[in-house]
Amino acid sequence: MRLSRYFLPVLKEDPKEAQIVSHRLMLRAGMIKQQAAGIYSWLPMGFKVLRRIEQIVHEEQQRAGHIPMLMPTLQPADLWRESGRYDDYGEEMLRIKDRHKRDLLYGPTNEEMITDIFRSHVNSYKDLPLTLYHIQWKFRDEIRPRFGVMRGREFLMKDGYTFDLTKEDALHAYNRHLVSYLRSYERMGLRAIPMRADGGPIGGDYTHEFLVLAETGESEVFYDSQITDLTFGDRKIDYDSVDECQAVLDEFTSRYARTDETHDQAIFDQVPEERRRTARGIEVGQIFYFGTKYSEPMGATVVGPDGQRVPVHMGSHGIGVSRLLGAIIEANHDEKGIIWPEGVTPFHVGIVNLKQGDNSTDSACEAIYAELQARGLDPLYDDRDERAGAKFASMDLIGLPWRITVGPRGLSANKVELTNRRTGESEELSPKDAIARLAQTYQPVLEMAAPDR
RNA sequence: CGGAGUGUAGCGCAGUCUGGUAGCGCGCCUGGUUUGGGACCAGGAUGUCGGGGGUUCGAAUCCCUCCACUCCGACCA
Repeated sequence: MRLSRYFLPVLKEDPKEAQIVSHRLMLRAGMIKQQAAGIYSWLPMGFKVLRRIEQIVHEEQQRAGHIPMLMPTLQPADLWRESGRYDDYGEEMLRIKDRHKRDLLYGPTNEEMITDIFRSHVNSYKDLPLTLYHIQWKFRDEIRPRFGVMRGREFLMKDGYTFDLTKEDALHAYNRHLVSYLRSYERMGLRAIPMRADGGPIGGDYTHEFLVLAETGESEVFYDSQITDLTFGDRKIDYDSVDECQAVLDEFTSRYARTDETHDQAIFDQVPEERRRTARGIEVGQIFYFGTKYSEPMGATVVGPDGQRVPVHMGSHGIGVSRLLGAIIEANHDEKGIIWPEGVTPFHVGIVNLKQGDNSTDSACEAIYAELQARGLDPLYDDRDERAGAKFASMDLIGLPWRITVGPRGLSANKVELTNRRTGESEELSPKDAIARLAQTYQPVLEMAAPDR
């Protein structure tokens, strides 16, 4: 993309409504615009990152064998009366009447609807296990939306639902989700710690929340410092293997890690003192097993091998896709702006032309731009007629992980500058070597996107 | 919902107490000089002063009312 033809309305000054760093930076970097309390437009660059995150979630879900679909945002109230949640959910649920005075609601989640779909079409245990998911906008009429996209009223969420014949099978589905979530967050450059959680209105005995440590997090968390040494890495997992998935769950939940909701000081005190940590965290996902809580009242049953009709065991699993942008920025920024992890960056590299209009720098930039694209990379070329300082400031603000700086001085020696946004380190390389370096750097990121099953 | 605030140009703000021609910085437009970390000079454009009602010769300013947004608290992907 050529910046002169893009729409990137960056702000020099901090908008006054933004109190926390991710909200401030998203507004300043021209990613979002607030339209009402907790409701945002996603401007092109914000939208691009949102799509990248969404794409990673899709890829990892499908890698785990989960099936994508799409349910509507508006739902009939009757479905929720069946489960009893129409009254239970309270003011947070946005209720709407259509022209025929029928009660509708803007879905805050989809357990009822997916259960309805399931009971309409599935009758035999032979069709299990089944995991369906979608990524769709949700609305929860929060009393007090704040922190930009981290606590919006309208938000994009991946929610998946598992259907199994037995509790044992359902717990495997639970574990499988934990594994796929660990992978997803790592690809986004995040360390998200599974913590024992509270069921909340969705309910359930088995549930973990995934938290990203950040000063501005809304939850207080307590953990054994050993937990942050664990990484999923590039290990291969057979998602159908009960033992492999269970082993990952055991590994990642064996150390003490809880939010204030479930914190137990007596157990925490058994962790050696030097490893005890108290911090704040942002919740970016949650997994639940809730048994037959919905299948029983709503009649989601299958005929088992013995000919008896039994309610299915269900679980639901969510990732806050739009919230993740905020969480990623909270965990990856400095005083100059955002620092995107390579897995989610809106553009892989920025090209800064220091002397726009000069034939040699212009043509060098064009050649680099074309070659990067030919290598499957997505560069942002700052071809605006601006001074160097302004271009650098914009690049630092929007936070692309790499920058190629092209000026007449270096070019006379066939050199450009390759700069790492995070470390600030620069290297003088020939254009050819700089491109090769970037292609190599991004190879794992591009390969990850290729499904391996 | 309780408490505290804010609403004036695209953004950040002053002006409101004490009524009298609506301002500053940034951004934007034009011209010139500049050009490796948010340049400089000159000129220019941009306002239902959140909406409605009232008081007054006269309202951004005083009164009434409605709305929106922000922050603190209880709730939450």
